Amino acid sequence: MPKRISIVDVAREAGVAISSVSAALNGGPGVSEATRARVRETADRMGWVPSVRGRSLSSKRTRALGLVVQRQAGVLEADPFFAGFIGGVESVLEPAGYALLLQIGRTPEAGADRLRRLGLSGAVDGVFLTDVSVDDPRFPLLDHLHLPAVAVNAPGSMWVSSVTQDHRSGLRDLMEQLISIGHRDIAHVAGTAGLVHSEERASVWRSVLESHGLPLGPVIRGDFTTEAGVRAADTLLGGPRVPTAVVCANDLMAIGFLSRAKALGVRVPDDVSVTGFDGVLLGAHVHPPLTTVMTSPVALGTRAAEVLLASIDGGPRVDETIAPAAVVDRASVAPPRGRAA
Amino acid sequence: MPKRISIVDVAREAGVAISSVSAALNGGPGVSEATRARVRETADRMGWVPSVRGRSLSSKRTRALGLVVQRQAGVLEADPFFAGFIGGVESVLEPAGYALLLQIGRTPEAGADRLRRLGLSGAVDGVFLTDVSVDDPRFPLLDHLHLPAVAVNAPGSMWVSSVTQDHRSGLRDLMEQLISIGHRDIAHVAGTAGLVHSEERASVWRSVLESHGLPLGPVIRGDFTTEAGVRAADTLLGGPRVPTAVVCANDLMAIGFLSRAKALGVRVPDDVSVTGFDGVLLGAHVHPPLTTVMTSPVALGTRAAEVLLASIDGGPRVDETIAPAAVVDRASVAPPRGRAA
DNA sequence: CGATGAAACCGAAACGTTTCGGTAGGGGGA
DNA sequence: TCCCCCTACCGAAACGTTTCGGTTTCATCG
Repeated sequence: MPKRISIVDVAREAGVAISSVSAALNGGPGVSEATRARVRETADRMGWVPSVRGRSLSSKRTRALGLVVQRQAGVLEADPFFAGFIGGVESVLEPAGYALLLQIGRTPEAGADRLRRLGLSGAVDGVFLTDVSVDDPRFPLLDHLHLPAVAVNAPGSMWVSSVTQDHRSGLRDLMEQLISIGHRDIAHVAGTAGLVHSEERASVWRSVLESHGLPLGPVIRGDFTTEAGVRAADTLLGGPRVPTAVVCANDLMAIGFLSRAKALGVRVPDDVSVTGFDGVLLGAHVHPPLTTVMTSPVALGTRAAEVLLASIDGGPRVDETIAPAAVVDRASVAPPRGRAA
Repeated sequence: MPKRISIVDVAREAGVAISSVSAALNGGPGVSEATRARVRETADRMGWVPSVRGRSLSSKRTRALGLVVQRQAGVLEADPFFAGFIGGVESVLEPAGYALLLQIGRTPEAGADRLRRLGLSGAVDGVFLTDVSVDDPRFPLLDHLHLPAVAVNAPGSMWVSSVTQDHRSGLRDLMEQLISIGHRDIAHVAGTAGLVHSEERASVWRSVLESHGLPLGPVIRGDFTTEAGVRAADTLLGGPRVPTAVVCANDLMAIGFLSRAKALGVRVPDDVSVTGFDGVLLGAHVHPPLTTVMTSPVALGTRAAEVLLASIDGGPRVDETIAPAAVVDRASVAPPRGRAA
């Protein structure tokens, strides 16, 4: 077992004090360029990489950020958000020398508990908050822990910074478009109750209909899974009065709806128009290709990571916004029957 | 700034030595039950959680496991494997008190480098190896670092433990099925060159055809993306001799193929049968629903985590196997034209 | 030429835990 | 009664870094 080489070995080899090695490698002051170069060369030659254990204990910085995913296992698989988000996060963490600590809390309570331990144990320097609910208990918790955090798609939390993509305008555009081509009977397949993005989408749907003096079509409560979309199709298409358009709170439910509609012999978009939300890759490859609102999880991750790192370095609390989600027109939308454009 | 409470505070409060607090909480010997209970109660009351920083420095254990994902950003999004795998891993790690450190190496070289730093810096106690290539350079690296590891779906690496799901038998069954209903002209849309699971699937396709004395249909080299499936459809369906069945190395490519086939007016399964591999959720909701081989990323993650934890605790090198991937019959397969069952 | 100050470098404390050798105290055997 | 041993507990070293106060060196200026 070859003893792990440490900073003392490098110091001895380079003929300087331990503190000088530290200063040299971290760009600190009080080190001549000649010494710095020599130390750097020695460290490289010996293949020394600072121990994150020693470093984190001493510097009170772990150089790791936490992400506690609060989702049921099933949803995670086809989830369009996290893969992209994590990719974006990593792209800024890597050059900054940070790592991402991932945990999964199957329930909100479990998630909050893991978050608490994460903070108390000092395992991370900051955390990302996703799937924020209204009055999320994690906010006061983080405040209590003095743990830097950034909330994703939950602006103005008053406690922590946030990075948000406007989802309202895109969905509003989509609704207006539907109405402009003649739809009057527009149903909504909603997401999990209590989540801010579920409520937000439902509220846009409602407000646009109201602003046009149109009746509120039926609302089916879903949970963002494909299965929920299937069930919604059963309910909506089997009902007495079939809407001419169905606005789903995400793509997965829309795809489930599409699938079930086809099985029931209901043609999309001829008999009913269907829209999604998110812009998953596969949405372009189902039939008909899904008209949706394209979100940007990667950009969200990138910006969130930047904000969080700045926040750790003592930056002020900020509320950032990235380019809004925009409508992507594909083929699952058409004028209602008997009113062809 | 309320000073972080540490083990000394607990020791003072409980009226015992620091070492006794440690022993009491970690179940060590030399502590009476009465004292243990009192210490535990005191710690709980004060809300003390051991600092992972101090602990990891002292114990030479980080209680974190590393996963370096080597994939281009685009593939990650729709990827059916990682979400499930990570879910499975976490389900084991959480009760064990371990965390998962996630990193993304966009290229194999970058991935190997991140792995190297991860090991040298002592940031993790062990790592998961996925997307293993033949002669993967990470094996000798890990050996050099003395870092426990478990290879996923890459059995018999000689260097490290492995957990594997048999993918061959399922695909073989699928091929036999195709042949038994009359297909003689079977093409293959392969995955990224060099990856063991790409080569494995190609080799099953080849060997089954050979064992039946059938000609090897064309092979299109893909890269596991939906787009590659689209391109494969263009090539295969536009060629002079259209195969009667196309076996894709994964579902995403199969879905891309399906999508493009429909656009070209080629009917599936009437004109051509298409099969996938993986068993992504959405495969059941495309049209026609995709016949595929169902893999189990969650089970793989669960078992891999168990093996890795055991390996860290000094367990022997093992090669585990979980239940093989099995065919899921859906509607994208039918007898070739003019030979209806 | 001596005082002054800055730059370069050093030594040691501190971070919070685990671990290990050591000590007091009490019960049991001879 | 004496000795031994075991249990319960304590104190201090060790882990590998950063940080901070202190010391040397040397050029500059009066």
